[in-house]
Amino acid sequence: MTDFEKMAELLLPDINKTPDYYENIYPERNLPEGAAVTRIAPSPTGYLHLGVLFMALTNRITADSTGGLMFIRIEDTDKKREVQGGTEDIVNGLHNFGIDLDEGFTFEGQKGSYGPYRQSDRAEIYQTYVKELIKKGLAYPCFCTAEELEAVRNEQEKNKIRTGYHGEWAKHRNISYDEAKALIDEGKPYVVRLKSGGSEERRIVFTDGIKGKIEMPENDEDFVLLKSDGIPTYHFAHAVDDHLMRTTHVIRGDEWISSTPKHLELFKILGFKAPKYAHVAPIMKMDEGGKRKISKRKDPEAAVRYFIEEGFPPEAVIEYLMTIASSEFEQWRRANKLEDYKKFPFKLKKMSLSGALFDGQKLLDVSRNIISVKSAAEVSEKITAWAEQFDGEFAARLNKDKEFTGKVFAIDRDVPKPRKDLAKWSDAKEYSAYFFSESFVPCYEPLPGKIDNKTAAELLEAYLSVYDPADEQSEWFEKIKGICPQFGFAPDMKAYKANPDEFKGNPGEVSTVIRLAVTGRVNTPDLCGIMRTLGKEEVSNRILKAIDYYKN
RNA sequence: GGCCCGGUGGUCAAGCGGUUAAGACACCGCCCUUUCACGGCGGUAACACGGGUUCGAGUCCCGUCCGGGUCACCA
Repeated sequence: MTDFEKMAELLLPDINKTPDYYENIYPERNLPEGAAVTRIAPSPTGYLHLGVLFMALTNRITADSTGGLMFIRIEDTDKKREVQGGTEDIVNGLHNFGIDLDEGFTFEGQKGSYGPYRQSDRAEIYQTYVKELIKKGLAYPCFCTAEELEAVRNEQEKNKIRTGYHGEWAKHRNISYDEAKALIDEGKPYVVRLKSGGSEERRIVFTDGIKGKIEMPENDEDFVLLKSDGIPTYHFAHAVDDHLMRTTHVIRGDEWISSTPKHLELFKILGFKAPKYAHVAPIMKMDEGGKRKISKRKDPEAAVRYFIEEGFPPEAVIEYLMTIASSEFEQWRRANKLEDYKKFPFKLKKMSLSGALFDGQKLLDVSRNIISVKSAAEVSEKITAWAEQFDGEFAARLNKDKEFTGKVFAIDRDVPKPRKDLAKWSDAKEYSAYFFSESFVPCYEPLPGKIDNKTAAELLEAYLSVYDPADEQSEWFEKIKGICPQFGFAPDMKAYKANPDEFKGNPGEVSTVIRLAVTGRVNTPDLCGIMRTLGKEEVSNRILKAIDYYKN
């Protein structure tokens, strides 16, 4: 038995499987050529973050566009940051946005044959590989305390030497079996470090799926593989897991670029084939004149829940994210208006190199477009569902008479050029306020054009005398035109525009007077539709009150 | 500070050595119009800077500046 083998037994006596065992139970996946196996590997540190959603989206569409699959692995190796229910929040959250996982923790429970999919359940696997490395003299125990490491760092900084545990600074890299045994017998805690074979002098080159060729110094740091509690660091877990789970494409945030040399070294010494890497630029946010990565702590919109609470349809958020994900998406969308976004031929290579600023205005626009093509039935159903969850008062109003509510949101909808008043479901409350007696706020100003109170009252009285709730749009408008001449108003817009000075007003202004009386607003959708929805009694009452107001 | 990655209108961006430097959002104007929207048409607005290479540079090279990331027993 060599000293390295003795060391391995000393450190991990209970591990008796070998890497071959795992290689066999997690065989190469039987997928067609070119099919990408992707994954997201979030930490369960709270609810779904915009960045995670974005990563999930890009992983999902690369898997889908190649006929591959995507799984989720929970990276819970940092117990300090773990949050109760964090995994469920992520999985359910993604599901709400139409993103489901093929393997791992899914909406229907845990599935897949490359698990377990939670790192805390994989300790034995990591240790098996570490043990193998120790046996080969490629990893070793390090007993340095936090204070010692700190001291080393300070000295390096003082002498302007590159900081880190590498080369001659790696105190324990040549520790003997006997020394290690003595320290362990003393009960000293330790971590297991990689005995790096890399050199600062040499360059490592890899091709990033998004950024292209990237060249960096090799890793020469003896970084930690196993923490003192026997749990692996991200770097080591990534190499072991993505190899054993047969991931082909690691699509992750670009903050990982700088540790990719570490990962590549790991894949090499472990004898694994390295996956293809694609490093995605983060979504940014404008802050005090500068861009910065969107942050869960500082930005409400970083938690995806924010969009749900605001009432953005999930598909609108996805649609917006797609415009960020691929510069070709909007163009494709114009040519394929109603097609599922999943049909879009996504290319990692076309992703932006630098982080996009989150544009709330653009999201609003995207969302408006999506809502505008929804059917009246769906719109009122979605608005009601949103209200039931986030605005009880509004929900009660909508549920009192569902048929009426349906009519309210059907106005100017299901037509060739639908209106775009609603960008999110929460807009519906204000939008529809005047339809309901409890939220209708009468308002009789400002009167349009040169119309004074007296004229307004007379116009309304005249209109009331011809008003018929059964009128369709054309008759409705004819009646408005009909009352114009008796007040010196132009009978139609053309006549008015030709000689504006000859008239006291025009039909548009008459409509506005009625609009004001009926809705309390100067801007609304089709007034005829509104009046038909409100019904004769309500309309007459409101007009009567307005007349009353203008007379006094 | 070392090492990486970026830098085209306010924002997202196309561009791959020769273009009047696309398009979308936002903004402005006009048209349409029962108001407002929608829609249509038009407009304002950009290659960070300095050197090369080249007949020709947003595109290639170098430098500067600016922005971002990373240098943990966090991911």
